[in-house]
Amino acid sequence: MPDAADSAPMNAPSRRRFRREGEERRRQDLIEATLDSVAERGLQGATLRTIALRAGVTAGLIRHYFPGKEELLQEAYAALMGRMTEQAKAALAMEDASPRQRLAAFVTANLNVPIIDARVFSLWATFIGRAGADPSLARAHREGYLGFRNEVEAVVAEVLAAERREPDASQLRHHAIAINAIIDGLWIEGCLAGEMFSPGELAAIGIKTVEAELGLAPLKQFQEK
Amino acid sequence: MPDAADSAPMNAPSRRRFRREGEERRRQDLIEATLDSVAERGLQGATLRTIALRAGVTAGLIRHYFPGKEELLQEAYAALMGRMTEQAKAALAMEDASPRQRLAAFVTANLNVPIIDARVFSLWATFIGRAGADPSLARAHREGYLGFRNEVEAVVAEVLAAERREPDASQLRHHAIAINAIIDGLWIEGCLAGEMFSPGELAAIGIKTVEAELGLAPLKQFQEK
DNA sequence: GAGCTTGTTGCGCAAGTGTATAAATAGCCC
DNA sequence: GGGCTATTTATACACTTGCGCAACAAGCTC
Repeated sequence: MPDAADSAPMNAPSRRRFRREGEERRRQDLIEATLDSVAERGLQGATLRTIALRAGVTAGLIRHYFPGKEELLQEAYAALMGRMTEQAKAALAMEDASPRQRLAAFVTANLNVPIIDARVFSLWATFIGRAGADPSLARAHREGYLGFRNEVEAVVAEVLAAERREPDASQLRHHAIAINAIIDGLWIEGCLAGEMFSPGELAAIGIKTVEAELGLAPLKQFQEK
Repeated sequence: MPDAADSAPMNAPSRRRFRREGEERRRQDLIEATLDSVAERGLQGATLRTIALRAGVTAGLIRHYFPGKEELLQEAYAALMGRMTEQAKAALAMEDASPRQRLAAFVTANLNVPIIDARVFSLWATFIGRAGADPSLARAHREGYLGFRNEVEAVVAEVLAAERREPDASQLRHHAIAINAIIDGLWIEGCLAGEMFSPGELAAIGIKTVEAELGLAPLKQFQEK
């Protein structure tokens, strides 16, 4: 029925009701809707109309807050990266803990929810797949990666110092690269096929592997039961 | 000059010249053009016209070989996965070598060109990013991953047997998961930021880390100089 | 409440998309 | 060489896309 009059008294074209929101709130909602759309349908499925529908607004409004779709996607990716690295580093913030405990907590945090998450992985993969062609994406990744690796390297240095070992810079770098790879690799496995692993299994494997890499004797207290 | 007559005598609308190719050859070319397009511009940029242009044909021809774009993309992904796993497993085919040497060769092969490659990584990430929403992609990955991990587990079993150690099934599984993660993680680092590592450095780190995971004493012969 | 600002809608547009189909021609068979 | 067939081109079509723009109204100020 093309000429339908909605439930309102049939006179005016009856525009859609709306609420004015604060700028920051709207931008946040639009970015979140963008990430949802990309995670669910990929970059090709994330159209302005889809995003707007999800955010509860009409497509035209997006242009009021972002110069274009390109910029919206860039901001969404930046927000994603920021959240990921923030969560990851948060696990290192334990003040009163031995370096060894902080390292184990770091590994554990990175190999459990919410960091192990299919949606986040989907987003990461979708965006990172464009890094080869998009220099701004590549740079964003590089910075995030190096920041992450430097954190790892710092903790490793503390751990080894506590063991009275004195690795040189090259060894430290290699340890950081290897540990970073272990976490990344297990993270991917967990995100892609989480149900193949029992709860805590990936974290336990991660800790054991990291300890083997650093040549540490196992501690009982961090092994999952 | 909009009304250009090409080098031919100016009379006919002069259709584009073409050559008939064998079916297999055309399908192959179209799949390769598809992978190139996806790697360069992502799934959204891989339009039928772009793909056809790259393959040196017109867009309509694609429908003569594939039911639709969806099927073309699926076949392209299958071809990519097949190539990746084939290359990876090839390194294990050394007949006259110790298990330990084969494991090291496997790690080395997976952490050097052509497996370390920005284009392949871009393709992998782009497709795998859709795995969360596309069950057929998820299944294809799962199978590839398990096949890969089983190969790793088999070699690990041989290596440990040669050392007269007798791991149970659970330990074997954990070793395989960990080693798989190490290779995956280093692979990503190499693909995304290859120039941050000196040639052979990633392979050397990989071998050292794997040996540490398995509790093996280092061998000199596989350390890059 | 009147008036004003501006966040928000609704609609139109040109470009580009995948698909459908008719017309042409390359290359094999005789 | 002449026909035949099916590969290939070319064009059309319905639809979606990002973007531009004018009208509208939500909610503040007075």
